[in-house]
Amino acid sequence: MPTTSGARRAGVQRSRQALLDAAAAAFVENGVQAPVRDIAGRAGVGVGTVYRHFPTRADLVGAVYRHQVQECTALAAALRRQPLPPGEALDRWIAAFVDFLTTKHGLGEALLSDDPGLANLHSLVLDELVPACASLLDAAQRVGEVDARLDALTLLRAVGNLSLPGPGYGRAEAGQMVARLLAGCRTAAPRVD
Amino acid sequence: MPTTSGARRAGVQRSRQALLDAAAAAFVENGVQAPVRDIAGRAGVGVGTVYRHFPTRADLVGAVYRHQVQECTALAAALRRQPLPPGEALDRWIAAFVDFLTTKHGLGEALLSDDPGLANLHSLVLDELVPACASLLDAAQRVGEVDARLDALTLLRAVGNLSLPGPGYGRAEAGQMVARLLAGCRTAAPRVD
Amino acid sequence: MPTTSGARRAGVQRSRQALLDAAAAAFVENGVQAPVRDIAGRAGVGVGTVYRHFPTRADLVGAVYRHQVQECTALAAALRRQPLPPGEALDRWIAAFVDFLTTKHGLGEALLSDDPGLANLHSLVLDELVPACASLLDAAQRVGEVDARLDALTLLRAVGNLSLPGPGYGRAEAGQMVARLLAGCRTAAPRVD
Amino acid sequence: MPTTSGARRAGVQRSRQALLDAAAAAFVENGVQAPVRDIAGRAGVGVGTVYRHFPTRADLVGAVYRHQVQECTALAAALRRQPLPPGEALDRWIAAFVDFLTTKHGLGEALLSDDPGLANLHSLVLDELVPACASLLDAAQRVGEVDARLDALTLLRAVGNLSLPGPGYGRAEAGQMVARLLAGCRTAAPRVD
DNA sequence: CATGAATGAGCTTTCATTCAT
DNA sequence: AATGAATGAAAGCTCATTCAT
Repeated sequence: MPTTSGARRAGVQRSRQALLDAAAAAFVENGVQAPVRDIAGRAGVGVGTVYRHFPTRADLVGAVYRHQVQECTALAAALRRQPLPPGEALDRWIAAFVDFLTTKHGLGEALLSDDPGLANLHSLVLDELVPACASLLDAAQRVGEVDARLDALTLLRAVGNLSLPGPGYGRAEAGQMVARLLAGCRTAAPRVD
Repeated sequence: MPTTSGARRAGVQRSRQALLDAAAAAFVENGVQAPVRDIAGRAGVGVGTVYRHFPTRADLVGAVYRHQVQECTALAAALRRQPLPPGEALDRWIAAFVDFLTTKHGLGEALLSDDPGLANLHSLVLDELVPACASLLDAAQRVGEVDARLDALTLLRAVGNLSLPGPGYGRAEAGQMVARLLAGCRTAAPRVD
Repeated sequence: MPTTSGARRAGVQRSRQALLDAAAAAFVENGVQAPVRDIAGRAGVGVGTVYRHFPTRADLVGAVYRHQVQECTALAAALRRQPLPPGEALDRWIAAFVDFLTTKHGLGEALLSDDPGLANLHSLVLDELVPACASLLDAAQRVGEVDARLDALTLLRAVGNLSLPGPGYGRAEAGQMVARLLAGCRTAAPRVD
Repeated sequence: MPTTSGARRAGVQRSRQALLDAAAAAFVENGVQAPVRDIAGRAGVGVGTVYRHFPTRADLVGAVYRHQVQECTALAAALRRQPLPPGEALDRWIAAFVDFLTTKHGLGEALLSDDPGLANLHSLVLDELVPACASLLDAAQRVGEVDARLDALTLLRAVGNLSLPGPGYGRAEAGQMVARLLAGCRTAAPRVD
């Protein structure tokens, strides 16, 4: 019996990717609690296949958002390398983050959930996004553009929360509120005790 | 005429109150989707009793939060009657609202949920809280303390979102972020386009 | 403390009668399985009162139909006393019975049910209706108008069954089919082995 | 293409059949309202399996009786092809029908029920049994052996009703009464107005 | 006696998860 | 590896029945 053939491996990868796409779509529509059957169905595979690739729902959620989280991280690095005022760089990154959250809104919900099964997602954020945000935030704080008493985790969480959609409160409103929040974080802003 | 005795009525009220307390606790711990059995258990009654008092989950959720929502409304009225600068009155009211949300945090989640069964809760907010907030907001806008382009529903929603707790993000952080958001709503604040 | 007053007794009787009427109505509409609450509600009393008067559903069912069953018995006696050909008397009695069943159709269902809780109803039929029917049947058989191999219980049951209504099968059809059955019971009828 | 294996399919069929058998038995003992758990238990499967195969109770009831109803239809066709006097063919078919009903007596009850969930069963009867009966009935009426004023639906319903068993009224009695009913449907029978 | 609140068993239904094929 | 049938634990909801007032 030959070792796993390339064709086989390719098929496996295809299944995996189909699953990730299906899950991403399902999460957007029904939240991260979307029924496993639904995800399997969208991907055109059996439920067993879902469990083979992602033993727990958390694994699936993590995999779905890892790539996109990493894009955010990469964007932060890119912005740092550009000749921008640090405050401006932070603003742009936050704006991109909001865009991201309000577009794939499953993530916002997932980040919010205190489901212990999503711990790995939270770690992902802590390990990737918080440092990315912190690097931009620190720079802005060092040049005095942003209040030094602000920490990246709090800011990230606040922005994430503001990005949760609701009736009469969509992308536009979230963007505006986040902009106001950032305005309130400027050093020159009215006192916040 | 079959008269329901006072003692009977008292017992009924006690049950009802026990249920409301139990539900409030369950909502805080498990969200508004807490199993009816769980709520019944906490209240020391059978499931049937829950359904007798609150035929639908929405009735229960509504009852749990109605009183507290009305307190917020009343506070707004009280603040309007005080000789305060309008911006200050708004600040205080919002601070109280945040306190309220972060203390009984089930409500934040409930307000967020797009569960159609919670429509009455949303109406409650729209009918009570939005006008209450609007009255204070309008006053502050009229004297030029707050950006005229802000509407009560958006503000309320944003504050509600910012009040959702999470790991490493509690009352203190929510309060701080809300304060910054309000700072960003001042007329003198850095431009928000 | 005086013994039960006349007024009290009268009230009790009123409750009891209201219950019987309510139950009869409920049985017609929803069958003998009608919810106890429904019956209590129609009678304008509490469920406890139902249980006080009729500890089991069978007691209630029995009470509801006892009077009407006795009317049938009485009719048989009356017909026996009239100068009618025995076969004719039997026909008339059966026709009246069908009328009765198709009008208060809850009874048909009740008679059919093999619910052991309705045993007393079955006894009632056995004790009252079967003898009543038998007296008329015997007479007709003695004068040779009806096949001697027919027994009252079987005939009664058959007539009861034929009187069960259904879609496209009502009083008219039941009456016609019972008439044909009786025709098939005549001595002169085509052989039935 | 993911091919469901033959062995798999065979297992599924076995489950399905076990379920049909279990349901048939449960229906005979407890009527078509038999608890799903009971049926699942008899079949040695979990409740979920029942719902997988038969999403609604009506589906199950329909499946249980469909085969047997079709047997009746087939018998009618067979009898039509035989060189029998039309009245005789009708008699035989009716006798077989009675046998069928009194043997699998759950059906009788099911046919009687006005539960709207059983609409498909009623349609089945209307679509299959009524035409089958009508074909034999028409033939008998055309040659003048049976009263022309009889329609198939009424006859079928009457026979069905007569076949409902009860205490002291079983197969034998039902058969005898049906025979008398048919006798009463003969053209030569005593007048039925 | 009457009341109706409370109880809790029992039913339906949904899904996450396992596992034989 | 992939499949999807089977499982069974929840959970919602309904009612018959009891019992304190």
